[in-house]
Amino acid sequence: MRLLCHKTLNNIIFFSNLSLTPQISLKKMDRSSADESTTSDSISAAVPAKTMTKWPESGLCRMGSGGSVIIDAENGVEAESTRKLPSSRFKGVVPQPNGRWGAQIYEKHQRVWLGTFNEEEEAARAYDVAAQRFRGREAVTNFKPLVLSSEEGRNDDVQIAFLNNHSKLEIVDMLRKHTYGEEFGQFKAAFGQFGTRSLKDDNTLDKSNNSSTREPLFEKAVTPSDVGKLNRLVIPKQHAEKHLPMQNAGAAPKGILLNFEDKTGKVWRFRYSYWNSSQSYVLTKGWSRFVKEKSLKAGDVVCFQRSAGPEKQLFIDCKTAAAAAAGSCFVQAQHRSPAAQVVRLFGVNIWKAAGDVNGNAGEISSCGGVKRLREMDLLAVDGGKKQRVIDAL
DNA sequence: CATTGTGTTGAG
DNA sequence: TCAACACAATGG
Repeated sequence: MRLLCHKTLNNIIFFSNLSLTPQISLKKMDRSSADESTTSDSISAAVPAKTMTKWPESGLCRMGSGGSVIIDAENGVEAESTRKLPSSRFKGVVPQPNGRWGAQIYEKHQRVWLGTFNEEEEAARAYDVAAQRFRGREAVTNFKPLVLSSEEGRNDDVQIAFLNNHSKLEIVDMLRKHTYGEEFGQFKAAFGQFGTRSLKDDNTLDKSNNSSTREPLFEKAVTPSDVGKLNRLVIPKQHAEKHLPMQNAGAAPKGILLNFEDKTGKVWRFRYSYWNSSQSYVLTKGWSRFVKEKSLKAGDVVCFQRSAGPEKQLFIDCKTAAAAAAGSCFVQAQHRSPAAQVVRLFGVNIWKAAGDVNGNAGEISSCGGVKRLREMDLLAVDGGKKQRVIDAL
């Protein structure tokens, strides 16, 4: 029964009282301010100021709350030199003491931090992405209400697909690391290969067919340096060039990001690049975390597979040296990943299972008496730090 | 030491 | 749900 949001934010005030039914697919008609959209891709892309006409200087100033509201007086130009931070004109964007901008979104009474950014507008776009992922297409965003016209419309679907195929945690992680643009770009490129038909109704990728056809690519017994401090795995050249072609080495001097799924359904992201210095192909960023979590020791074997379908989804697994000597690749003992399968924590899927590509995986929820488990603690990707919660499982 | 981003409050 | 504020935790 509550009619929500009267946001005086953008000019999107309209529907302040659409009844409760969420599915009342209201068409927002404020397309006017929306045209910006075009490249829904990278967050980092600068935005033509045209979009945010209206109200920056419109004297109208919204002060959330909490703070000591001491405006009124003399505009406040100097007095605030040290004190008050300039509030952002963007939703979900909050100033940082050092002049940078933070982005945050709320869900289930909890704040989800989306990272800090140099540009206010960058933060705003981060919020937009999160809003899309958390609240769906109709989410109120700073820039694009998404859903643009005709030919770009397809691009939009891709964006939705990308979001739906990553857990909230993953998306948040990308935002915090500022890799969203890059990863989405890659996805978009890959997407072109198999087109819209691989999209299911809900815009998630249809992986139904390739799950059965997993084709082994190659294995490597890791060397001491592969599991050492170098934080990289050397991919034997022959295998690299045969199975993991660097699409356009020229356009990607810094390598590309590859996603691998392990037996538990957990997704690992590694940077794959070519090192001229050593004339070798390597997995770098993200690798050390894999080594750590899998407790990889020199001599252990990592196996790479991929689905046969057009999607070419990649998989990675490992086995101990002993297991390798014993036989086939797929006998990896679960002793290394105690929390096999989906990690279901407090009734919530933290990691999507191999079969569950659905967007609802990785829900950040705070059901029950569970007091805020800090979301990012559950994130495995190379954030480095916090990991305890997942380890504890 | 600089910064992040969490704790927390109060308005909407 | 949201942003303002304060500051502990964090990590280089």
